[in-house]
Amino acid sequence: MQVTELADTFGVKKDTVRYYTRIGLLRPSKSSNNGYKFYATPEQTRLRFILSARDLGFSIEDIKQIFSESDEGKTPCPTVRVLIEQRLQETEQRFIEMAKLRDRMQSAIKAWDHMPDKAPCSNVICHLIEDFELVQSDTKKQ
Amino acid sequence: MQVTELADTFGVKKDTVRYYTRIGLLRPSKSSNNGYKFYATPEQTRLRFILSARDLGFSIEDIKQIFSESDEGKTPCPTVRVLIEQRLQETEQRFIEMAKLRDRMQSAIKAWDHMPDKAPCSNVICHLIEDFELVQSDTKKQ
DNA sequence: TGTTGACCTGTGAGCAGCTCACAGGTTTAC
DNA sequence: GTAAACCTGTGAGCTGCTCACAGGTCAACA
Repeated sequence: MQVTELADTFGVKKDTVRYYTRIGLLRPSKSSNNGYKFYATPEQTRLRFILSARDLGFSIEDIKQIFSESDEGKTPCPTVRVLIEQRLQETEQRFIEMAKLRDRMQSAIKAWDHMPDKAPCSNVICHLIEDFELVQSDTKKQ
Repeated sequence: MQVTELADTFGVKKDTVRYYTRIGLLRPSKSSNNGYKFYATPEQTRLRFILSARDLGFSIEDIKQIFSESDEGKTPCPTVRVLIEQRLQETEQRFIEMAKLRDRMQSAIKAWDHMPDKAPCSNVICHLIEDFELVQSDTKKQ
């Protein structure tokens, strides 16, 4: 199997497979006649694993670490358990931040509904944005 | 004001100010004696604006567009209203994705609680991850 | 046998939004 | 005069791809 077939099999882009190869997550052999990269069964297993791990929020670096342990024959499970806890915390943090951002955006849109457009002046660029920020910080103070 | 003072005033890193300068969002004059960049009042207004807009989810490119309109004396408000709707949609999309990811991670952790560690073998790298993926896709089928 | 054209390859560079590293200039204290 | 502290701008790096592109390969057809 070369890159295109592998990519199609797993529903990813060729460039993604090439990227994983470039950074060493996949290690295809080289076809002897044309030098093209050849992905045999173990590499297909690895790619499937990469995609599963990615879906669970593991980073590329995490996956590298998992591979390096399993390549040595060690069980990567304890590492996996630790890593996912970390990634979950980060995800929850970002989730909360994103919820806050969404709320800010929504209340800005609502507030702007009753506000006119204004031309910029020397110390105001867009009063919508600048006034909203004031309202926000006032709200926080209370 | 030079970069350090400006950064401290607004509670951002020097490198962030430098970055905004580098990409043309800030346009300090050059001090004549030592060539250091000098940020006068208008640049302070701009930085404050950048930070407010950033807090509302506008991208750097959005802010550039807003500046280019206000620099021409036009009101950027209509653009701002359009842009924030787009950014809100994107944010909601990412918010939903992140919620799904969080749920997947949480249910993986829960499922793994009752599963042992296993050594890797030729076609299994980490059974926790690979088995969980199977469970997931089974669930979807139903 | 030659040639056209489709397809395939690897690699360099680019994306957002910073952040870091670093060589070298400036300033202050002694 | 000089040493140390601090400041500067700029190049490069980060994540996880994605795109662009020059050039190699191969099947089909004349």
